[in-house]
Amino acid sequence: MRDAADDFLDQWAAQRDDLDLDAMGTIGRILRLSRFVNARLKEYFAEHDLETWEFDVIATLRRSARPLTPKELAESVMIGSAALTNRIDRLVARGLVSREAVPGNRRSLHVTLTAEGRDLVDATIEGHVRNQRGMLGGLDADDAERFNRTLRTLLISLGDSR
Amino acid sequence: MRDAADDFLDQWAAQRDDLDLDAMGTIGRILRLSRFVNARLKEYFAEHDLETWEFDVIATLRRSARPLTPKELAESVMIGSAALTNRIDRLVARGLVSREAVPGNRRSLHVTLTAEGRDLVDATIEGHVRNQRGMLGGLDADDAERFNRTLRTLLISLGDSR
DNA sequence: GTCAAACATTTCGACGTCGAAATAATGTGC
DNA sequence: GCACATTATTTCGACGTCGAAATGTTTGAC
Repeated sequence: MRDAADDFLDQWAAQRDDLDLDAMGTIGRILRLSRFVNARLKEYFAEHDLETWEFDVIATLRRSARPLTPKELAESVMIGSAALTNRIDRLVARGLVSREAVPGNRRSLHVTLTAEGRDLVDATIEGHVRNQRGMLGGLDADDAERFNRTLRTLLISLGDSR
Repeated sequence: MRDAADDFLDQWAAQRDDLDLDAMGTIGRILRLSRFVNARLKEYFAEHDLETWEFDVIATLRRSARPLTPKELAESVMIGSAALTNRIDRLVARGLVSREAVPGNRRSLHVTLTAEGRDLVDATIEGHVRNQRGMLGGLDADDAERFNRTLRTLLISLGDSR
């Protein structure tokens, strides 16, 4: 069976038979796949009156047990500091997080989950995981594991280490 | 070696040992990988005074040999019609594409590459492909092919058929 | 032929992100 | 202790996308 990238590659082949279509296909598929995945995430969270970015932030706080600074949060979710200020404003307005002073360092602050925020993560995380598993449903255990390992290899080679 | 998702998963495991971390890790990696890939694309095109979205549109026209309507273009690049109108406006202003009437159908139109637009694609495509190949440099031929096939499988199961 | 439904494109207002500048607090060298 | 570079957060203006509404065009039923 064929996906949209196969058509895409055929067209290039007809116009320019000198290009490395394999790499082009793989990169194209990674980007396309991320759009589909994001769409499915958005769909799921919408059922719970959440934006993906909202879950992204509160789930990051939930899993890290301790309060995080805006800087740490911004790095975790891969956005700029300006965007994060905006996100926190909105989450505070919804009562899901609060800004708290950090003792002994007045230029930073702690973003902490409220009880409501924590409950919301815990109420949606199982469904979220089911949704994620559903997206990978087409893969058998072996393929899934190999795929996962290759993703890690690529991420590390692109600088996503720690 | 570990990537950022490994840390991410350890944190979840410490908070909630009842979740399917495998699916979570894979989906998380797909999304993270797409951010890194986009960043590398942006970097490359910036060297040629191009935005990624500009290349995206003109390359779509280049590979499809015939002029496309805005509707076809929007579907190809996965954006809404409103965003596409905006993109075409800017590309017309840069002299890379033009809007032309389609004979016998006044409610549609053809977006066509100018000679300048076509030359620009042809001048940058080889470097673009090299850049893409570079991002996959860490994979041996076997892994690369398996990875590519798995991507196709996932895309098809998520509805990216034709 | 006329009217209504379907279609393609553009316009509009709102939203979220970005990079750069502004503000405020901390750390360092002397 | 005093300047000065550094760090953390917020503010600002610009940009690109979105969904919905508006505009203009075609198709089809009658």
